[in-house]
Amino acid sequence: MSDASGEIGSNSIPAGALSAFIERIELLEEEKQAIADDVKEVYSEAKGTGFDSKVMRKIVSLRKQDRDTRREMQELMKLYMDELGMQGELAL
Amino acid sequence: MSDASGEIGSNSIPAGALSAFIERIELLEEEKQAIADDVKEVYSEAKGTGFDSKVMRKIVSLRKQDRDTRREMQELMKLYMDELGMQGELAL
Amino acid sequence: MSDASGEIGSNSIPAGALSAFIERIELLEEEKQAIADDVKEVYSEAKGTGFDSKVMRKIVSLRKQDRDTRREMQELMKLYMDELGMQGELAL
Amino acid sequence: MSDASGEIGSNSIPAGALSAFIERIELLEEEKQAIADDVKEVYSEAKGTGFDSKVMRKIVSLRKQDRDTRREMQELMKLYMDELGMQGELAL
DNA sequence: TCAGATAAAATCGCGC
DNA sequence: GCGCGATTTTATCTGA
Repeated sequence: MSDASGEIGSNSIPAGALSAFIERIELLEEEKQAIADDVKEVYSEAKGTGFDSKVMRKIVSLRKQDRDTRREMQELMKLYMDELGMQGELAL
Repeated sequence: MSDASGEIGSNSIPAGALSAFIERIELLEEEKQAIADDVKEVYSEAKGTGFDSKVMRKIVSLRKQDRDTRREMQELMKLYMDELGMQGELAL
Repeated sequence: MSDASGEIGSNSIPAGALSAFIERIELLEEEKQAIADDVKEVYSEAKGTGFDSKVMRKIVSLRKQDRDTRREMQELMKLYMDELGMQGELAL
Repeated sequence: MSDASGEIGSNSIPAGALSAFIERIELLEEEKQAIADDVKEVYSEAKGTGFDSKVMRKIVSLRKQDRDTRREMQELMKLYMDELGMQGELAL
């Protein structure tokens, strides 16, 4: 028999392995969904306190863009420095 | 002054409250992203074991559809039974 | 007969209308593809002149992000002003 | 100095050349975006006439696949004929 | 119902 | 040539 799992007709890939991966993924997706629901709840709660969720979403999005831009500028900087053979130097 | 925060020019909505909501949301989004990354890792790991991630995604998606369909059927069934005054009976 | 196109068996939607839409879309997609090819050519040409296309793409992307951020900030500003009942005023 | 631009510290690559490339790309991207917007408009218009845009997208995609397949078959055919020394014959 | 945001999937360009 | 990352396209979802 070609693998230790003991399945009949298995061709070197353990039959249960796929299930295991799928289940891990589904579990993670479930957690992700739970958090997404939490986010919605916070927006709801904020709206109940008088905030406009549209405005809030815009703010959150802008702050994220800002973080992303900073990160990308770092990356561009790194590209430049690699280009100029300054790898590792001036590691700020 | 209408709220305890003491901000000048505030119009009945505590200024710090918005920040608090934003921060809670950003924290949750961060956690969500972390889980999304975990999912990608599992797909990667599965690929390394010889599974095709495209196929796996299809499986996950189909199983999700299936769960959703079942749930909807349950709800529909419940609706019918309520309609027919059969609440609680046949709790199959 | 229910529509002016004169097709037999048509059910109120002119049979040729779909084709017309599809063709307009396909024409536009073709033009879009031609431009995308032009863009690639420019990157190629720049690379031939000694520029790193990865760096160039990053620059283009950052400049786009910048424009997007400015636009969104305008939108946020507009949301705030609507909120405060200042629509149209100070149309700067 | 190795180039006419006169920049100090330039290392053989004209400094303005990068800007020129970037600008050409951004101009093209703008045109591309304009066409993409046109496409969306056509889908919208079609929807207003009663067509399902999801179905239309599927049709467009299938027709594209079809064209690609035909083109590939032509190329394959040409390859075979070259192989067999039948260039130019049967220019069907 | 509708647009606009979000996520998922497919595609493409690059370096190894 | 293949994986990896980035971009683009498609589909789903949510809020107005």
